Amino acid sequence: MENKKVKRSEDYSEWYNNLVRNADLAEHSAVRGCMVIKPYGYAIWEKMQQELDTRFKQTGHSNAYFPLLIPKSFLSKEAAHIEGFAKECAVVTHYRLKNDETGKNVVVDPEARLEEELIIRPTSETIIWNTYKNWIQSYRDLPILLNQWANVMRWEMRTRLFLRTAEFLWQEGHTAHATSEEALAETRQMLDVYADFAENIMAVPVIKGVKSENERFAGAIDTYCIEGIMQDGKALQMGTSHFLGQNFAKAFDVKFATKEGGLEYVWATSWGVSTRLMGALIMAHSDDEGLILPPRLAPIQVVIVPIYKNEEQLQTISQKAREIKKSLEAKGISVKYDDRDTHKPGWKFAEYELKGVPVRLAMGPRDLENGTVEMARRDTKEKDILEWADLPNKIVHLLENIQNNIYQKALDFRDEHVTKADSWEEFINLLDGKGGFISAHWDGTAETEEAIKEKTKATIRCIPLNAKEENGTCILTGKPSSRRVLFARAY
RNA sequence: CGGGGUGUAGCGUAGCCCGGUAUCGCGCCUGCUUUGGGAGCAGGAGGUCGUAGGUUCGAAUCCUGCCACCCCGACCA
Repeated sequence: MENKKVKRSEDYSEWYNNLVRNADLAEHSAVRGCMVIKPYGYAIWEKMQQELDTRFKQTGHSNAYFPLLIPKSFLSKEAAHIEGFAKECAVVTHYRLKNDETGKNVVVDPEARLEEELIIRPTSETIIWNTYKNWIQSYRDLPILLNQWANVMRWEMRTRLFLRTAEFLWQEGHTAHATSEEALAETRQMLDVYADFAENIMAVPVIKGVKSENERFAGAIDTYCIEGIMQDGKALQMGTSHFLGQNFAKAFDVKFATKEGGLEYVWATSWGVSTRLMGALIMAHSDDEGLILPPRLAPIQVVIVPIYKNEEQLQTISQKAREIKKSLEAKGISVKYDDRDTHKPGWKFAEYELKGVPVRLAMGPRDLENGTVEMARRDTKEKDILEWADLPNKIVHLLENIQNNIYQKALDFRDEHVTKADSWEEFINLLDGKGGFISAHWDGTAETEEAIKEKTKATIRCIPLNAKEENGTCILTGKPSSRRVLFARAY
């Protein structure tokens, strides 16, 4: 386990890669650009799934599942959609293999070519709207509020564990509505769900906003997003919620009979978050010692490590430790008692710090005598001696405290990294200096955004929903602008 | 797909220029001593040197093709 240690401040990418590997979260697979999510990483993802799923159900959604493969013709029905995804699609062309002449190698059987190629879904709007066509005839069939947990594939040029892999896991919600207002309300509602999840569960503060035309989802009228900031000052898009208007209904000819007897196209939304959130979680909180997990997502919230010199000591300590474990579990806390004799306490301490376990309790002969445990919290690295009395309540409060502290720390960092710029020079200096979000005026044209991207690699992350009306002049062109937008270099 | 770099044991590496069957650390196994912050000593196992060819008496080393990964671009949740 002695791996090359790279500090966060020295090389952020390498620090990130090492952390993902050393904390046992994920690794590259044999398949180009694809990732193996290891049990510990997957356990965190499962916690995320549970929290999200609960929120989806609370807002009236159900889960369903649609096929992995999409006929090529479906994808091309919506012009902007195919335009956006065509360059990164994996295509299935054959359905059979056979042995070659030597009998040693397996080759694609040229006889088994598909009449129509199938696309491995990069997203499921097309296959779902093709299905919705059959489901919707009347206003009585609406709304349809579905979510799908699935994998998708986008053949990315450059990949990065969790942040951008060729195949990734996500959820995609796809809803159908009778009115524009209802669909728009759904879009905004799900954005709020994402923001709530990011801030209260992941402890990552986000800015809610709407995307500029350039950054909009292929096929959407409007793309809403939550944007987070990472510790290296780069922005990360953490989730999107799209108002699709009637684009997909028109592409797939999905009409419904209105109450008044008319025939209208259905209104649509789609929204998704992916395993990219794992990347956000890692980059927003972790330090040189490893991962820092917010208690609400930690698969293990409390670990108890015994310290002992001989078997008898271990026996006595274990008895008390198991008692404590039980009492904590009764409060809904997930506890691991690590009495493995194969590793020493110091090794375990380092290991659980690397894995981001929020609270560590160490118990040795001294504690047994005094009726105490040594508590060490991961977020601040502070240690304290706690008496056994009322321990479960103390830990409950401690975990809440850690959750809040992690969030507050990330919030302070975020707030420090949203800076106004009123001149091009200021803008450049901020980008190359402290990074983060730069709040600046923009003339509203795609050309200007493109030009800024060209010059600086910074893009408009979003137009914040809470942006105030304010007259100013575009940072690049000097043309008039009515509100500030957020620029940043992003993942 | 363009530019640069790297591939040697589970991980990290030396050796490559100047050809002679692979170095060191961590990890792993065994034993003893240890256990309040990644233990010490002794012994041991583990390698088609990314891959396919070529040059050579002989290739980790030289040459060519291919593959993979990393970094920088383009692309992107």
